[in-house]
Amino acid sequence: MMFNETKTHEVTVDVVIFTIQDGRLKVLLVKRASEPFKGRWAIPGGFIRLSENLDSAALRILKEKTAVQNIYLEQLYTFGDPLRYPNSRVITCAYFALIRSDDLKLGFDQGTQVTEVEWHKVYSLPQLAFDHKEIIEYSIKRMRERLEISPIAFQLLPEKFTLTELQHSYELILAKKLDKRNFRKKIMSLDMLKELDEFSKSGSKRPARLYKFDEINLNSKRGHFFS
Amino acid sequence: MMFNETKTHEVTVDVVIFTIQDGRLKVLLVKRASEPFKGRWAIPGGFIRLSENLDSAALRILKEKTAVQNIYLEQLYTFGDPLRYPNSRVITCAYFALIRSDDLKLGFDQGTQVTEVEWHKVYSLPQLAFDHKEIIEYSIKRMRERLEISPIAFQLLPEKFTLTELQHSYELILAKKLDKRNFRKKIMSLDMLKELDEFSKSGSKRPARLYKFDEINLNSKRGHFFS
DNA sequence: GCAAAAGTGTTCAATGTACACCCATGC
DNA sequence: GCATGGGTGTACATTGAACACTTTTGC
Repeated sequence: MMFNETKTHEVTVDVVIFTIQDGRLKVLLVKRASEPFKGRWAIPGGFIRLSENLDSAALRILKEKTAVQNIYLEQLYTFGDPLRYPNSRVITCAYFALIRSDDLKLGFDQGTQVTEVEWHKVYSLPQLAFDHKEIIEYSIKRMRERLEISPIAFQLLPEKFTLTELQHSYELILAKKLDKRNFRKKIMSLDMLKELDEFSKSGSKRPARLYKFDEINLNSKRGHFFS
Repeated sequence: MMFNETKTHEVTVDVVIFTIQDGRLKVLLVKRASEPFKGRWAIPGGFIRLSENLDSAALRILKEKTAVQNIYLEQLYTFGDPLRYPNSRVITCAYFALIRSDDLKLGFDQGTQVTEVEWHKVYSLPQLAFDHKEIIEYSIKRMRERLEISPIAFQLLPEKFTLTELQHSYELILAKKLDKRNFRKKIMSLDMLKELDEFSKSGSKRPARLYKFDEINLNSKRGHFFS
């Protein structure tokens, strides 16, 4: 009977956490300490508590791993193939998160199935547990779609940043070069940045003006970015 | 302990099924035969079987209600607020489906909690059970986004249709009027339609040429529709 | 012949894209 | 003074938006 069949489903939330570190787009992976896939790298995740909604569960998992403050968090997709998890039925609701590189320090790991937590380059990943490769690929696709409509790349940068840094973060996500003048024209026309009277302390080169994200004007414009 | 806590989660799949009937955008609702929300209208849904993936579960629910052949089916979002379902924790993975108006006849209802199945006008719905109003609103939003990138409105029409019928289906989903000449220019530039040598048998007016969807050229173009 | 929907192009505005040189600084 | 990245504008192509009249048919 259909209803009883469901009693053994388990539901987890997995979070693909991106940041930029050393000029690379990176994703946070944990090394599994137990079977199945003991020793393999995996996306951080955990079971959903009865009293929390899905977003809260994702946020909790994120905070267990990263001690992060400012985040972009979005539900990605729910993966439920019966064979995705060996020997049991686990449905996972996947999220993706962007965190600022100045919130990078890893948090205390409270999981029981995990030994190590590490940032990995998105474009050269190790072998992953379960269907986590597919989940990461899907989240990259979604992140690119988002970037074309909304300026989420701010979430990867420190509070104050230069236009070149912003452009680099777009380029890392889209995996292609953008034209400097067109990029600046577009960004400026969106009226989302606040020009500061501060400059980057550079090495032997001209200092760059710093900007910060100006929330007031967000959502006031539309249009697609660099599609 | 976190792991045991999850044992009482239940997971369902709910499917928002759209069609066009009598020149209106409609959604399929079922009247609940048991508590909670006995007597209220709800989106069709059901528990996921252990052996099926989420897409299959959605398709099964769709077929129980509509006896449909050609469909567009897409995972929408997973809703998991602890309070969305009274007295138990039910997480639902919502889908939305578009079905052709010539596949309209309702199927045999195999559910146990349902008495009636009916098409309701999307833009004037009765009071709904659970968070189903929110789910339908979310699916309309998603359907509009899809329509701007991809020609899913075909899925609501019979195999052969006129350009005016196609335009009407766009207008119903977007809830706004479109310019006839611009619409035709755009649709034609996408090279997705096959011009037939047949014409609509009309009443007292000029017959309109029939077209059908030409799958060969799908995905070969990009660009946004009527944003 | 008239009512009713089918069908058809042009103009203008906005947006995206390609492209090259001077500037300010630290050494 | 030179190496390094910072900063700037114009011309062209593509796309979206506004807009009105003629054609074909059934009655």
